Amino acid sequence: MKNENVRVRFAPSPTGPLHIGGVRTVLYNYLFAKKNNGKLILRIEDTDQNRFVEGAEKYIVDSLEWCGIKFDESIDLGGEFGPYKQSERKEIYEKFVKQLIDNDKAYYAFDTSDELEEMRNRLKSEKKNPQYDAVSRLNMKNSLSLSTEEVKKRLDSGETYVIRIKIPENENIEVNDMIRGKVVVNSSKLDDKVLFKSDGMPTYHLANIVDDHLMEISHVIRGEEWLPSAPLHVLLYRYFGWKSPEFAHLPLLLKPDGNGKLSKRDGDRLGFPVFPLQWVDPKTKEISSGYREAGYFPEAFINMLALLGWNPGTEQELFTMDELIEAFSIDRVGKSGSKFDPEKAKWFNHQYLIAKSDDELAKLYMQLLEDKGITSELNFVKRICKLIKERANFVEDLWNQSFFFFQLPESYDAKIVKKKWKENTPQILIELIDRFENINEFVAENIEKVIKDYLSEKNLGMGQVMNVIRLSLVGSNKGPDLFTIIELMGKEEFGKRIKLAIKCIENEK
RNA sequence: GGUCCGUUCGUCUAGUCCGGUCAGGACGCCAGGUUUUCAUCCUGGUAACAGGGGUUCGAAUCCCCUACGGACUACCA
Repeated sequence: MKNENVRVRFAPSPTGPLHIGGVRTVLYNYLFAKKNNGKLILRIEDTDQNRFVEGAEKYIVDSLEWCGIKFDESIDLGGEFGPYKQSERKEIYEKFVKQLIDNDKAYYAFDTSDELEEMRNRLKSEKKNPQYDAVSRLNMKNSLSLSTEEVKKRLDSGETYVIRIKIPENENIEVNDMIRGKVVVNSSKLDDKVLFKSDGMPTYHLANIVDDHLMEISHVIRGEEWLPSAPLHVLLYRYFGWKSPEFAHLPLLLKPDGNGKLSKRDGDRLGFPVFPLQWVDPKTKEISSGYREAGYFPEAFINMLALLGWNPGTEQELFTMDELIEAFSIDRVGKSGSKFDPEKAKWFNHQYLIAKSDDELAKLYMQLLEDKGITSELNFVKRICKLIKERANFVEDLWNQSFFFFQLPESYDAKIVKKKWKENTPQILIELIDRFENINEFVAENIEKVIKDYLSEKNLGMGQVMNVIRLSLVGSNKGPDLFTIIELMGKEEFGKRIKLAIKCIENEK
């Protein structure tokens, strides 16, 4: 599918934070564009002034930047097809909607909301579909039912009006969808949607067709929730005499439990983020958690999202962005909705974490240590990372696996004390301190040898001694290889902790 | 209610277009192994073609019906 002039767009409305379903939509647009040497355009659809949310636009831009998705044209970047914000394109829509009226493809309507509601109720009680259509429009107040003079009078007197599309009475409209194939809908099931609102702004339906045409969009890749209005859009292209772009309607992202599409609330309810970045509602101050703040690497987040609804047809699961671009094709996007699985998301992050170099990881970990007020040496932290990274899903987990290198045990696990701490334990531990004095090169290998020699000499079992050493150093029975822990702590710290443990535990008795 | 879309292991999915391997992989889960511990890791296992009819020597795959799920149904996008 090598098209010379692929231009796709992501067109969010700034009504709040972008959730992961939206991120996936942009991602697929991006992958499709790059795969075909095309362009990705960001267009802000802010035609609903009532739903404007402070900071939402910035949030969207910041989120996608974090994700590593780059636009070719946008408000910030500019481009030949601007402005890229619909509220700044008002006059354009006005011109085109007039054209529709002149061609008898649209009409003025003066109905109040009460009158509309009355009409819908009436049709419902008659068991008919409550829509403004070829039949019901004749009973309403509009330029098709009213006389020319009456319409002119109302318009001249400044009465508010909307402009509605005139849908043909009975005609099959075909939408060709790249994912679903041909979808046919009869126009009698469509209603005369408002194209132009009484506040002088276009609705989504008009604005998106006009802009997509003017911006030379070749493919419209958007969520499945738009599929029902796609026939309307096809009709509009026809009315304007424009070539319609190709359509691809992406399946929805579903909530992990039960059914239905993933919503904002599911995240907090089930304990995983639904948004790429943390979002603080400007009005309620309510905080919604984000993937970035939860410790996900953007690469892992994107990788996970890419595989939710698309697959390469091979068994490869780990992809860089470039590999995704190379492998991506709309043909391999599934038809059915995908439930989001938080567990697999963690697994992806783990894969990316262990793939990082010790150096890279150590730098990340040092930031975290710094936040805790701990300063340490890069080299030391690097060695710790090497030792424990297999055990962590997130950088944050590194702390739980290695906190004992940076602070003394706060307590000694009572169960282990009871089970392993014998009468002769203090003596054994003290003797080991002495033996360690003779180790010149204090490395795991030598430490292991000294301990093992000591054990066989004294006829003691590994489990008997190792567990209490670990207990003394760490405070519990968890952690990585003990010989390496001892090496990293050093001879002096070892002695100090052993003595401290003996003192504390013996006192408790 | 109406319109449209969808349905393979618990989850993500391969296989469907061009009917023919015990329906394959991954996450999770379970078991065993490794280990001084916990985790990782390794090995193995569990588990699915929504149901019913056709067409056919043969259907997850083609056709029809049913069921279930979802989206949409605003002067929101």
